Amino acid sequence: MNQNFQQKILVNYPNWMDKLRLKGFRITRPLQIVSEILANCDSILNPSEVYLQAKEKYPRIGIVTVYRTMEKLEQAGLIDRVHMPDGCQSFFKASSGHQHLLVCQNCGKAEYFEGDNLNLFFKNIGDQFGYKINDHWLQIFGLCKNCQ
Amino acid sequence: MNQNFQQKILVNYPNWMDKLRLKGFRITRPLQIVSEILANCDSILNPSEVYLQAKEKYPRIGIVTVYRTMEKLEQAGLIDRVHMPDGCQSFFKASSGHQHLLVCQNCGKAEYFEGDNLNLFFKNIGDQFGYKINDHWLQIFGLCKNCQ
DNA sequence: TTGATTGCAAATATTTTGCAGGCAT
DNA sequence: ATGCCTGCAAAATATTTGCAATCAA
Repeated sequence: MNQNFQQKILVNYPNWMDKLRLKGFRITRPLQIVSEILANCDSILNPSEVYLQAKEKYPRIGIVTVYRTMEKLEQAGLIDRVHMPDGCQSFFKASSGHQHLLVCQNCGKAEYFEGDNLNLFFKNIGDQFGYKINDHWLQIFGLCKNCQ
Repeated sequence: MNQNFQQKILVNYPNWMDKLRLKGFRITRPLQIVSEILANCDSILNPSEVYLQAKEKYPRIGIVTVYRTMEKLEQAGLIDRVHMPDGCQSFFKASSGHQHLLVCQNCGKAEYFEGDNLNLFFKNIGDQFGYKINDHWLQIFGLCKNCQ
């Protein structure tokens, strides 16, 4: 909730609406609310958490709409499901490119990091076992500065 | 279901019973059945799949027991939860050491691979973002030889 | 105006809990 | 004999679907 936070709203959010429009989705109030929350949060969020936050801005929203909206955001490539040791109900805004994530086990704060040079390594592992590689996940868990 | 398969029963299974005994669990028939299935399968399995296989050998088993038994196996470090893009209900026998997994998206066949040299890389990422790293996941998805 | 989207209620699916009886130790 | 483990039923969670009303385009 700092300067960066405000900035991200201005930069990312209109972009999200464009992509959603392009996908043929209608820009409704619930969709805007849910998008805002996810576009501007630097931690992973599950549907109930999004629902609770959304209710504050738009009390008549239902959790079903949150589920359906998050599905659309995922389809549009705007958010990704994040897998944690104890579950995988949470989502985080997608990065353009890699999906290498560093997540705080306590508060859920997340950051993307670079790991381009790993692609060759993955291909090699695939060859070694006779697999045709389609995708990979690299995720690191720990405690962020605030939670240590 | 080849030569290796039979061999793994002989090598791993007694070891599993020892570890379970050591943890203070009682060696019951349902626990043996569920252990056998998981110890000897080279694909990831979810509780319902284990349940179906278990029922063939021991019809009176209930799915609740499968859940509870798999929880024990996880506690004993004998199986690990495996996360896939579409869910994380499946488990796979644990490796001694790393948890770097290569999984077939079609049939669930899985293999562990080496990636020791990555630990330093992970530590560096942690330092860079101010996180204290506790754990990591590296998983590769693709199609195995049979499923290509 | 048109049909995609919403919110409610209900249905599914998945996992957990309570409890009396059974079985490993 | 003790008390952990089992299987059933029921409860708790999480997610999806049906449908009439609403609202973006």
